[in-house]
Amino acid sequence: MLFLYNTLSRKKEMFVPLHEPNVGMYVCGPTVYGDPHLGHARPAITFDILFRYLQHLEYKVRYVRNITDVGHLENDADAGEDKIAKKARLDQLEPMEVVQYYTNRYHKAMEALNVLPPSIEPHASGHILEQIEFTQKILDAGYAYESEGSVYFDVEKYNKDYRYGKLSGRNVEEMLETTRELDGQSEKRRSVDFALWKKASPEHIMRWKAPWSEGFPGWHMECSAMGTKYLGEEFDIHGGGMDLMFPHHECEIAQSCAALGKDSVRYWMHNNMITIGGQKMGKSLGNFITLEQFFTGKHPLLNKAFSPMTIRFFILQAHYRSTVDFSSEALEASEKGLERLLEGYARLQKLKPNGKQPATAGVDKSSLNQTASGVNQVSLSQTASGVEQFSSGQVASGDKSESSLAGLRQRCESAMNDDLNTPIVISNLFDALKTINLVHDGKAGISENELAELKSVFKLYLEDLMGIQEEAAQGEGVEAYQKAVDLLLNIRLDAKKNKDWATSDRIRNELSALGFEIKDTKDGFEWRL
RNA sequence: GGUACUUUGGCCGAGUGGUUAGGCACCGGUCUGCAAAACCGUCUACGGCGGUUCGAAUCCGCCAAGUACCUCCA
Repeated sequence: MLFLYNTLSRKKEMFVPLHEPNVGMYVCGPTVYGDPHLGHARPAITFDILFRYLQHLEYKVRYVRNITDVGHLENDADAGEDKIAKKARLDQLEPMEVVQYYTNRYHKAMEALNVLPPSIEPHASGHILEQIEFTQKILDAGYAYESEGSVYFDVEKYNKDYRYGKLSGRNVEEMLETTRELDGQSEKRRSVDFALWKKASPEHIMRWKAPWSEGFPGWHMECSAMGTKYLGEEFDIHGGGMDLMFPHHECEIAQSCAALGKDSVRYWMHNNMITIGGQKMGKSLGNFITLEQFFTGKHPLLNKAFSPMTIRFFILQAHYRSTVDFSSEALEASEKGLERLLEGYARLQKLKPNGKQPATAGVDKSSLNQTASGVNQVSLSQTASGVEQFSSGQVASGDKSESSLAGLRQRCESAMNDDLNTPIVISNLFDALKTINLVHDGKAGISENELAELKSVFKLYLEDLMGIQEEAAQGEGVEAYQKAVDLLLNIRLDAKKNKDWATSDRIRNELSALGFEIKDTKDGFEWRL
């Protein structure tokens, strides 16, 4: 049973889809007027996990994540000017050129982070008609009014029939007292009213024809229009960053409810912010670090470059509803942990069952040492009897591994079911890693069944659900190159046997100089680039 | 000012009534021609004060510190 925290109720609720086995999920995507930064990675990864997990639970998921390329107003000197248009003028580019550029950049970063593409990725600019229609519906329902070519949502009237503020826990009366004076509010009846359609000023480049004026849709309209278009008037999950809770999602609820007479969304989910020195990382504070800067290490706050997988792992090590404080040190800690975990996972693939074989125990008493000749060496040849038995006297420690393995899958599953608690899943994998290493070192036994289960759980949770994978390039020639390195290191191994330290050290030193990390093990070697 | 939230060991970060979260670092050990790496083990904290309870990091109250939203923002 999957439980998800619903912002509406402030409680974890059992997830029951409206139309099983189908699940509709909408997540607020990026505004494409700047390079994607760490803050963009969090919702993308959070809801990627949910997307993957729902599919694992055998739901048929339609995942919609929008691209905002129109309509956000800026409240500064250029008040009322569209963000995209502003950036376009500065760069002397067509607005859609800017949109395309940053959309591509975003996609590239998401792919690097192993974030699966959504089922549908609608652009706001491609759904102007739908937004005009939606606005008309609200007008027809009587919850909006036209004023000087713009259309505003009548929050006060809406609040009499429904309740405005139920998501963020605000009430309109208080807001009327406390909201500040803003430019352009003279057109509005109340300061809390918000634009559904905005008339474009003469210098405004992005504009569309509508019954009320030539202009552009209000900032919250795209999600209402596109969400209901692709997922229906009612759908299961709507996600996004916590900073969107108010006003964006609150207004969205009001719009949809006003137009359709009912709530559209069952489960509202919000990921928390990434902080830097305890402060939110964001555009307005100018303290954000772009994903590219992470990947290249080119930022004053970074001691080094960090791989996309490290970023992903770092984010998954915190629960999605907690703030997570970024620092180079914290990332370095995650990086090391991830490395160890992935190395163990690679090791697991080479592991052979030993000891504690239920029925066919005691078949073959060959030594475990034969398998320990190096992780990168191919040693997967499974004999028909398959089982290599570990020497007696290790049976006791074998029981230890059993206890830590028992229920591993179940523990991971409960963690995921408990509002996607990926930190707990990870801690369980680290526990299992201990067993893997003990078996690898010949200090514990593992049966064939246990081994298969272990491999299966790691594959499922680490790779399929959390989307963590080796970053090593997969391509033609890679295998040949790996074998070449193995060959060199085997020559070194021979040299060592002959106590030819000169040759041995030369191979190691020169490979190290090329960037290889050589690890001598008891019976062979491991290496990585 | 309003609303909501947070405060966990050297650092990051789970955990909502009773057993060791986990990671990183440190320290100890194993392995080793040397070196590195790897592996194993150790380190038992919960902002302060009071209350409820047989028992609280976990529930309640007060205090302190901090953050977010109220304006574009993931």
